[in-house]
Amino acid sequence: MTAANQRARQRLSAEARRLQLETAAIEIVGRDGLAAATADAIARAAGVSKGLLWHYFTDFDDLLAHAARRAFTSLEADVAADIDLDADVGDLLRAAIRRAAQLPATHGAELRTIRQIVLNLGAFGGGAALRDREYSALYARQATLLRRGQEQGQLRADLDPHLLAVTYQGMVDSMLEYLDTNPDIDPLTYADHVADILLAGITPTRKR
Amino acid sequence: MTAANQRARQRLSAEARRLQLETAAIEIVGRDGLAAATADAIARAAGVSKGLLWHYFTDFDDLLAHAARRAFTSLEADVAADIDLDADVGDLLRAAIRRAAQLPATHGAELRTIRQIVLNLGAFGGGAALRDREYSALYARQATLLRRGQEQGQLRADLDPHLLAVTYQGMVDSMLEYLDTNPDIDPLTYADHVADILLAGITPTRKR
Amino acid sequence: MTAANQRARQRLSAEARRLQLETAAIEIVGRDGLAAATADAIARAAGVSKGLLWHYFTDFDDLLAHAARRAFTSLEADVAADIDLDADVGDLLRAAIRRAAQLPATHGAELRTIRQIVLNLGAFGGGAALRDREYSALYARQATLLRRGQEQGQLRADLDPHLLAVTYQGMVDSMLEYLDTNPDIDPLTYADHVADILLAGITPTRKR
Amino acid sequence: MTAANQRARQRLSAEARRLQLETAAIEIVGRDGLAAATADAIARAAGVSKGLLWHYFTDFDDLLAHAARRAFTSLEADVAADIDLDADVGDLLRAAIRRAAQLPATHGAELRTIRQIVLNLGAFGGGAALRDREYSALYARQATLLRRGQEQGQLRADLDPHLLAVTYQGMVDSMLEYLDTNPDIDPLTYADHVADILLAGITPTRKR
DNA sequence: CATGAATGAGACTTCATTCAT
DNA sequence: GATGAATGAAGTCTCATTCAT
Repeated sequence: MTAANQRARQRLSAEARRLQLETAAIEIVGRDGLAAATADAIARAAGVSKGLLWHYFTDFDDLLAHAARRAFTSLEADVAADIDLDADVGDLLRAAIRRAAQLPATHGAELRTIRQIVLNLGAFGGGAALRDREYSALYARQATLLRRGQEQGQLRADLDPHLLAVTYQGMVDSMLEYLDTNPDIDPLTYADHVADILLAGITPTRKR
Repeated sequence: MTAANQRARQRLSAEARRLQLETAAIEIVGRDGLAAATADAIARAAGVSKGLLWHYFTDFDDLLAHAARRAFTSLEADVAADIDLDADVGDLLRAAIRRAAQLPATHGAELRTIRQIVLNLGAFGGGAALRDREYSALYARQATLLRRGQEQGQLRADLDPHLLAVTYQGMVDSMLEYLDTNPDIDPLTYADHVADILLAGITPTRKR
Repeated sequence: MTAANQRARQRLSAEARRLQLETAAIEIVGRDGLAAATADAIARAAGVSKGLLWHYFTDFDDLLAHAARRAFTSLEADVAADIDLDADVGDLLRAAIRRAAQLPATHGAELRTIRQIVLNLGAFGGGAALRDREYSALYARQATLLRRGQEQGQLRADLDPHLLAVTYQGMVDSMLEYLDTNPDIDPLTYADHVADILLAGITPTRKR
Repeated sequence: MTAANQRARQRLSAEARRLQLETAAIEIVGRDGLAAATADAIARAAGVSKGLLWHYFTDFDDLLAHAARRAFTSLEADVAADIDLDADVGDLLRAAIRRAAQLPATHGAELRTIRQIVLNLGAFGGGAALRDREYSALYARQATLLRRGQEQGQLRADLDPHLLAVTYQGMVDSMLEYLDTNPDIDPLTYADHVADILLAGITPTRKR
């Protein structure tokens, strides 16, 4: 009965530990910034000894990279889940933009984490690679969707699907950053504004 | 002017010293990343002793903040100089986008420096503040311009000038980042693509 | 004996486990150096879980000490086996030196292991003690032999048997170290050289 | 007058600092062993902040290598200073051996430091290189001397000067190690014993 | 004013050792 | 007994910042 306070040593599965550690990393980076995300802080947030980190990740950067990936895929799945992929492409885009606009309020930490890790990891080395791997898959998927829209006459046919995807994603990301920095703005108002511009811009001109 | 080139122990004006140090900071951050931008490296690149840094800046972060500001205003001036502010707003925007698209090739260091410093400075303290201060002035100027475009019938009147400015700037910034990461893309092709979408989106619908 | 080769969870005798671990330690220290000889590496090389180490040794240093001892006695037995203890002492010494000179090529790992562990164990605590315990027995045996040589008139009688044993062993050890570091030298040439000097030095002067 | 205790920040020449740090390293390694020679301990012994170490040495191993070299050259100079290089080679060798035998009592730290660092530095990487560089020069000098002895008929002509040098140095090093471990032995008695054997072994047989 | 040697806090990482399973 | 996940105490190294010269 020496102590009831000290938490008994837990033995978790590898996947559970990784989730735990990556989640803690996302939380800290998102809340306090990358500079505050030291191995100490993350381990403490995860309720785990510092050394354990090197059982599951080769590097500190490795942990950050995995955290960013997890945040990214989690966000993407979250947005995609609420979107009807068979809808009219215009409606689909508007819905996606509106859905995304709500992320800063609910998943701010993930958003900020991705942004910071991607930009700072390895300083033009690991970060860019990480970004490219995730984004290029995303662009490809979006391009396919947009191409369908063009074939069905819902979108202007004179635009390059890939560039359009990049532009669309850029608008969304900028929106997210702005909403995250300005919490007083109403997300849906802004989202509709963006959607109005984008859709008017990429929809075939009515009346020839 | 005979001994203008001598190295040791020059006694320069405060402003000259600041320029020297901030320029070196921009160069290093832009080329090697924020992690490589130590006080040592910057002082060496500036050809100045390390201690001098604390004569002209209260903090190391202070230097970075000033460097980012200088990069920002320098870029902005650069773009604005080539733009005819009295032109048709549509033409003006296309010209500005095309002009901006060339920045990654010529001012990549400044762009990367701004991005990194703004994102990492003080981790949601100094960085955001820095960004807001610079961007809000920019947005205000752009909003004025856009409002004129609306009044002159060159732009859709149902859009909020401020949100439009934010969206426009977001598209440009996203473009810059993408061009910087993908140097194989032709800047003007991409710029025109962006301009096409934006202008089609914010120009009054022809006919009805 | 059917399932003798199965891997998981064998239940071996304590002595077998110790042999397993000490052998692995000798191998690693001899090949990769003491710094690389972590508990992890040794356990892996022994095909055994790390925790088992503390079942059979009180300490990590305890394992190293046992490994060094085992290497030492193994080497000594190896050399002694080939030596005819009843031969003329001069011939015996030359034979022993020649035999020893072949050790670096065949038992380099053991030699290096002994050297490193003895020198580094406990830093003037365990190492020296370990060395003294092993060497003093060796010296005693050699001194007995040398004394016989003196009594039989094969060796100079004016030399102290113990000091002579120490000197002899020092020459051999130095030779081993040099041969280990310079594998291009022919061992037997060097061995004969050493034997020539030693025997000429400790054999009674012919004539006069 | 806040404090008289805190030592004012000293600014020494680079060479003085190196001497200070290397001397501290020699002291600690020699007294407490290589394992105890942490950057902390050395800096403390030198009365200096830990970080300063990396101003003067690229590596921690770099410091150790420099310390070992300094110890080596210092010892060598010490011995050589008392030796008359023009004397009869036999007398010279005896004198050198007697001189060396006194080192463990006066320069034990240096001796132990060299032994440990040479053996452990980089585990077969840096250590061997360090050793080879220093020892090969020593061997060469000794070989020259011995060759002179052979030409002047003071030494047996059938021995290879280089191997002889190696053997001689091995005998001396072994003696030093034994004397260091057994402080109760009289150094000069042992030295003369070694000299007797060596000289009888390498001197031309009297009376043919 | 200018220099860069010196400081010290703190970062990442390793590894002997423990202990729940 | 056997395993290896978990712990925590060091250790090396970096770097913003200070200060004697």
